[in-house]
Amino acid sequence: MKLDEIKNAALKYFTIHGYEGASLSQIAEEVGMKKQSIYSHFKGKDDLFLQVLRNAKEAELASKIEYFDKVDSTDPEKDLYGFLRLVIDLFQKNEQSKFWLRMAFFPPAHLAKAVEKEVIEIEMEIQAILERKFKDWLDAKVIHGDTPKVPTLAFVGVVDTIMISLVYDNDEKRLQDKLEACWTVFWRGISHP
Amino acid sequence: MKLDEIKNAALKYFTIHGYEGASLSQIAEEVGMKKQSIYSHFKGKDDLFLQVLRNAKEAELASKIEYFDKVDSTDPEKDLYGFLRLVIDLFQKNEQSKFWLRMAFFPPAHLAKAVEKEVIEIEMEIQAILERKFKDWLDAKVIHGDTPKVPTLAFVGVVDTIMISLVYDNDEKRLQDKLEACWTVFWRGISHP
DNA sequence: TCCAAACTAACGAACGATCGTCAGTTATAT
DNA sequence: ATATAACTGACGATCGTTCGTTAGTTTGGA
Repeated sequence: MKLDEIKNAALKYFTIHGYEGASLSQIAEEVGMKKQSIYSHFKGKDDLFLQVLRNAKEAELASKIEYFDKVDSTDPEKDLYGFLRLVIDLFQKNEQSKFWLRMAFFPPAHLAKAVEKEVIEIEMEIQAILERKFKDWLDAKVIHGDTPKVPTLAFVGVVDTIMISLVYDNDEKRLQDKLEACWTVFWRGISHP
Repeated sequence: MKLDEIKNAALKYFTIHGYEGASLSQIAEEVGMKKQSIYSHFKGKDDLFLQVLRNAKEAELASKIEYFDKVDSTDPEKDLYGFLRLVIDLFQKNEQSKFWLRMAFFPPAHLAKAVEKEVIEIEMEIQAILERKFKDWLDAKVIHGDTPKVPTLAFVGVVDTIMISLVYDNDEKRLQDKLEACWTVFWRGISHP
């Protein structure tokens, strides 16, 4: 479908150059048509951007929810580390993940409100899932602490760190080192009585 | 000085709209002159950008180095937590810090190489300082672990997390919660035998 | 089954606006 | 008078967008 080709090309250029730096003529050229033809499928640049954004959001959310659905949830060490690996995997082979990260941090100024709404929505949903898991693990005394909020936020922090490393530590070795270091310290911090 | 006013205005617009989204006419208008007048002080947009970038880098590096110079280095709990507070403080009252973060993550594509060079330089310098501190603390057995590299990278991770939170958790409360959570888990992870 | 109508997707041409940049000129201050 | 800094004016390029048109496809009624 030509419509999806346009979205994919837009995704690519938005990710590389940002909203302002990506031009419709470049995007159109990528799919072998003129920029005017984009208007047969989208109302304009903003519309194209927001549709790409929503697609990326859905993909991002779906794969993360799916992970926690299929996990047995009795072994936090395995499940949480597996989630970090999933994040890395998504980011490296999924164009949408990189796009999502960039726009979550630095959205086009005139669409900041709309983007922020989507970002908060997905962030809260993931956090709620994690918090339920941590509560169960705390109750089962397989990890230790006073409240599920602390390990949840700390783990979200580890995820953030990994994503940052994915953006600018182009060195694969350094990413692995950071992952191991953060994970080691985090796990000791929550598993110890 | 008009030259500094231009740099400050440029810093502001680069930070809000990114390199591509910031225009010389906006920047010039901010300081009350025409965009052509900028060429009396800078060779062009790239030159202006790179000068602003280097200023930001120096400010960023200087304040962090200064912190570790004036700290006594015998109490890691106080020193490290204090560093996190410094990062938050810098970010909130220093325009350059936000600019630096944005460009470190998403530099203008045609200047990516030049930006990356500066980013790696500062990153390595801070990391080297931290690693020496952690080595001393490990030797003094005030923290525990096998190698200084692990707590260093983990701490850098905490710093990254805080900066991310500074960018898009506009809620001050949420920032504080994340800081406390990350710090609590991190500190337990490295201080426990 | 056939023809006309409606719809779709792409096009060329052009719009006003803005972009970064350069050349030449004027004003200001030492 | 000399240098610096701001100006006016203009340059080609590109931006997002709109218009009217064309070709191809789908639809609906006779």
